[in-house]
Amino acid sequence: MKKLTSKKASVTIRDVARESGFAASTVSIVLNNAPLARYIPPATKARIQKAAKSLGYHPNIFAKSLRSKRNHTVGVILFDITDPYCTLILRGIEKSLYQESYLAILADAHNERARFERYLEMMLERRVEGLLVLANWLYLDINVLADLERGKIPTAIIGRELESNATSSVTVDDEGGAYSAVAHLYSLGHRKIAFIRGPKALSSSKARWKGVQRFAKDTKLDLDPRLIVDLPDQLNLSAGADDAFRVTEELLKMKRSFTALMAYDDMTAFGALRALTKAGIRVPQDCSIIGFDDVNPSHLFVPALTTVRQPMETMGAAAVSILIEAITAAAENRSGSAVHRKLPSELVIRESTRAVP
Amino acid sequence: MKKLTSKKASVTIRDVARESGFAASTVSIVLNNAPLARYIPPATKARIQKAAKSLGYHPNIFAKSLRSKRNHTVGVILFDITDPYCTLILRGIEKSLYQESYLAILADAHNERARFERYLEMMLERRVEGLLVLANWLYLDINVLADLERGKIPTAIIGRELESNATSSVTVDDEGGAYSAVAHLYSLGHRKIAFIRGPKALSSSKARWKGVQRFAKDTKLDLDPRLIVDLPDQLNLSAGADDAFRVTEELLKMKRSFTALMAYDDMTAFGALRALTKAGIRVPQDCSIIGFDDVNPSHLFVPALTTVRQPMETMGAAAVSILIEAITAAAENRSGSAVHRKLPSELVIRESTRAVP
DNA sequence: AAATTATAGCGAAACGTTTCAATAAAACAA
DNA sequence: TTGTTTTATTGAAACGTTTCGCTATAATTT
Repeated sequence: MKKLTSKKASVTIRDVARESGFAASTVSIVLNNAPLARYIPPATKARIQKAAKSLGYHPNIFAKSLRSKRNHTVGVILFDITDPYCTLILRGIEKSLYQESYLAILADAHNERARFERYLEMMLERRVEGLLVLANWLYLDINVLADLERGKIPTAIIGRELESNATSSVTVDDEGGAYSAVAHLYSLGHRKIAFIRGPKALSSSKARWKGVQRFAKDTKLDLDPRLIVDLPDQLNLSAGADDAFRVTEELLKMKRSFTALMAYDDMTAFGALRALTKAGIRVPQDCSIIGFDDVNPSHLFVPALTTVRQPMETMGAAAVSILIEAITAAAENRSGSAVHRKLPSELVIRESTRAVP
Repeated sequence: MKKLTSKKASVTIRDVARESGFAASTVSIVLNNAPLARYIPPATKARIQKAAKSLGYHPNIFAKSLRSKRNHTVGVILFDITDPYCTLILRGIEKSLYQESYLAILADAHNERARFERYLEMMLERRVEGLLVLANWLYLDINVLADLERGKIPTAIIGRELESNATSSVTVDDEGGAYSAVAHLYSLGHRKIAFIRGPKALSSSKARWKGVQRFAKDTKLDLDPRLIVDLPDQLNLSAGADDAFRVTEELLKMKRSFTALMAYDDMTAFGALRALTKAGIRVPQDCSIIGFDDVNPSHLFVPALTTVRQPMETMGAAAVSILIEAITAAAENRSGSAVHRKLPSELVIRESTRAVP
């Protein structure tokens, strides 16, 4: 019984071999410019190239990977694609990956541990060459670390450092950023400053608060405990603004006056801004607000948000370069050690902060 | 020379075969629950499963794909990951893909045609099983369509319909949405309404404007040409708000009064809002604003933006279900025809619109 | 008792590459 | 001339699966 349909789905290297009159091995050598290609005369190369082109030959990537164990793919696991913070880092990652001709497999953990683990498993099964993890949740430590080490797959974590130094990381200087944020408010004359601290489960919460404390100590600024509130510790990051709204309303209910508010991050600042506005407090005339991150919509707000910018694209790029280095090291059987980069943040002064009257 | 390092990188099906005492073929049949597995007694199955587990066997996906020509991967090409519109659709896509145990390879075209094409090529080389394209730019038509048809790979486009009906699509009812947006303003008593129309290169621009026109005709609403301005036709979507800011300032300079403004989309609305505020016009007291999309930060704004919501997660999910269906159809050699779904939009009334005084 | 069918399992081939050892001719050295 | 090196090309093996056809029992029917 003859197959009437299509004449063989895809053209293989042997087709090219036949067409060009050389052996498959020769074709492979030429097309990959393998070491042995140095013995092959230009004429031969040309004929093979031509044959390949004329047949529209595309090497089968599965076969290729099966042999070489490489697939030029890295896994990217992030905690919430919906979060503009993730988005910008992802952009940085993508740009760099593109330059290196790597492709990214995307996984969104939805802030759920189970999902994270499932995805991790899927990526390992796919034998991605490396892993980029964008997560600042503490749960990462508990068990997943072990998974990574077990998998022995090059990994870089963005957003936090793991306790064990074995895995590379890219972080931002949260402490320094927070320090400069309070410093900014202080320099504008603010002394009664309210704080909305981040969820305890976030590693950056601690660091940022430490920065505040350090500044307070350095300058004898008084931190009024009645002006310090915490964001609840729930996992739904995208609800950050709503939580902040509630928390700020409670803060206001306590009738303790303040002239500036420092929010854990931009989302928090948005929520706080809404609460203040609702209470008839104008920003920045009556109260200044400062955020953290410089997430995408922050500069669009009215008033545009003063904030501490994380160099998110740069962070993504840094993570990629670390990862690629680790991958090539692994491929050559060198074993590079983990590298940790902490990038500086940058104060971005916009409209939401103003000197105290 | 003995290899002292690690004893064989990965455990293969033959290892499991040896360990369990059966042949590799049997192991394969059991582990995949292939049709033939029905003849295999439970005891055997159990032993094989056990062996596999104890050795920590993970099938090599390259070998698997090489045989089966399937890899449970789809390519997702979007025009700008930074755009919150993309982000939400991506979330919808990801959710559905996850349920089907598909993984996504992510490509961000940065609104550049060359990048789009390069990525497309990379995906085809990787033999993704299907393609999800999120793009509303017109340039898509010019040439790329041909590429897709050539590749004969199942594809669904989100955000616009191609002129040739050959490729499946998921769109939103732009016209109806715009219609209901003006209708909303009208019902609040607004008669002098300004419009910022979208870039001409966007297919949705036309459709939305058509909706406006239809409403105007239906109700004899007068569309004052001096209150209609266009966003420039440049490719940088993320600059949308800035463009809108400029355009709105020009509009204001013309001193032609209006009580409401309908923006092409939410980003545009943000820019307009800023311009109005700067000019001392309060929203919504002095002027109402309505957007389109209901992009993530819209509900966070102060005032929260009234807008027309696109069911973005649903759109992503719809695209995936269409795609998966097409993929399975192709796998079984049935050839399903392209399907086109147009989803309804939904008016979301928040704080930025108010009855005319 | 013989013939048939259902049940269990196996070996070999194939998927499309790349790499390695081998061969053969040409170029060079002695 | 003979022997050695360089140049040019190749066949075969391997990567780890899945599938197909085959065999060999065991169970069932005639």
